[in-house]
Amino acid sequence: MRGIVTRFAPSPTGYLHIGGARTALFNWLFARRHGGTFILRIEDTDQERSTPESVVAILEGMTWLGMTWDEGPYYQTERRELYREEAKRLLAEGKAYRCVCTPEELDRRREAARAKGEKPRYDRRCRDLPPSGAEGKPFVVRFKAPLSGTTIVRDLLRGDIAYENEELDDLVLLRSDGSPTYNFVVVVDDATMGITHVLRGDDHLNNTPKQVLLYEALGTLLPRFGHFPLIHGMEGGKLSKRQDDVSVMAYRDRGFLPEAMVNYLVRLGWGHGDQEIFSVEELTRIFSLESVGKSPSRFDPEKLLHLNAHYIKTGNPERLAALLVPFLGKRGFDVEPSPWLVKAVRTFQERSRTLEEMAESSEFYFLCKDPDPKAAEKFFTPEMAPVFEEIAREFADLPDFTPAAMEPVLHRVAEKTGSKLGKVAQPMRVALTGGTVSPGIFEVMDVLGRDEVIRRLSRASRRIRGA
RNA sequence: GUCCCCAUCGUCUAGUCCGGCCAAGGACACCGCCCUUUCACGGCGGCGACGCCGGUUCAAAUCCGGCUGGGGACGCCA
Repeated sequence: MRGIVTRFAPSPTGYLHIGGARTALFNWLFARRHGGTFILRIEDTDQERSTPESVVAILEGMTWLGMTWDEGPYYQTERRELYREEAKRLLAEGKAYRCVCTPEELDRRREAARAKGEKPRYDRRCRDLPPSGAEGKPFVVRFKAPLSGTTIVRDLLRGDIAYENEELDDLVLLRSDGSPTYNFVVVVDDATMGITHVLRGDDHLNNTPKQVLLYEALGTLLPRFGHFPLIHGMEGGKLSKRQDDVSVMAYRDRGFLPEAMVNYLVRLGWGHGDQEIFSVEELTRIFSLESVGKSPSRFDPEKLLHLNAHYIKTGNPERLAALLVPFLGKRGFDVEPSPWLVKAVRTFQERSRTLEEMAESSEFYFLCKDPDPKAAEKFFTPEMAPVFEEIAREFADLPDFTPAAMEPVLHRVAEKTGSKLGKVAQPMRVALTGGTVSPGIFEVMDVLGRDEVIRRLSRASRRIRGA
């Protein structure tokens, strides 16, 4: 007995998206919370659309978010014999039948049913066909679902949901090429893998009664089910790749931290009083299905940004520096993590919402940018040239080039010209960073270092003097 | 169309199970003010919701029914 066993079973037809990631997260947290087992299973029964690249992308996304699986990844393509055996058994037991209707015919009938305002589903015309009737023709294997009665789905989040069996359909178990379909493999796999809790999106709720019937036909124990609401895009409705940013890895590439992503995702549909910030470690202790909401939630990039800013602000600067390196590289700065870089990072932790923003705004640390034209016009006035020169001279004579030592210099110079610190600080900022927005001027100088500061001040004064 | 699910600020949510503690709390966003060498951070304040109608009850965001609205599913996709 392994206690609780959950699984995440994505189909490898694209990258790991926001919705899938949250499904995985809930399953993972639930297993961790109860000391259970979390299984990763790749549902690659759709030969047409499954790709090995997608598998890699999904594993990469899981790993980035820190979700470790205890078993798998299992691949359904490697378990085909099992499904075939089970289908054969159902056929032999009269719980399934061969259907020779062609996809085209089915399409036509579905359309006709829809036109008449009926529920489009299989009319079961092959259900009682003698085995000889399928002779020589391609066939699919269908499940012989009961025609009457009621099937109850016991859902952990929603309670009991009753379905009239006459509403249900005769599912295709095996396609005409012999490959199994989703609704079949999911039941066979969940049963044979001993999954105790099937936690998945709401979009599977209506499949569940059919699956329950299948479990019964197979003679296996039923897992517990829990269907949580879908995540909607900002426009409402299912997240769409078209109008919503849904790839998890795209967020990494834009400078989001995995802990921010996890924190955001878990709060979409789950709450714990008024608390907003959760570490992964804490989540694995307190996550509970009872606190998962029943109504759908919208994906709000603004709030994710806010959380990311929080984790950057409070994050370990050494780690952030290392994570920042590739973003700097993208902008053409070939830097290595170093104590100096860490110091630079510290000056931006409180003013960056993403690593990408940090890389962008910290560019001036790596090259002496030309001043922004408007800023230069406003702050590089003729009287600033001698001020810059004097400050440079005094800096050169300072025994230690520390913020504590620099500060009196600026105050003295400011007083001499009868102005406040701001009058000097802002032009200095333009001279040193090229713009009017930056970390505190003393912090900036501390990172830049004495030589570079003097160099940039001289450059600015030369510029003012028109040299 | 049929079936299923859902319904508290613009958004994420607390409260709903066990009606009174809720003239509904927190967070994001937005708007002010304060702090301040810029920008941020931070602090303070503001804006802002129980979808509607009925019922039960001394009392309903909380229980019941209907309506409306939103979403999902109806594949040889998963």
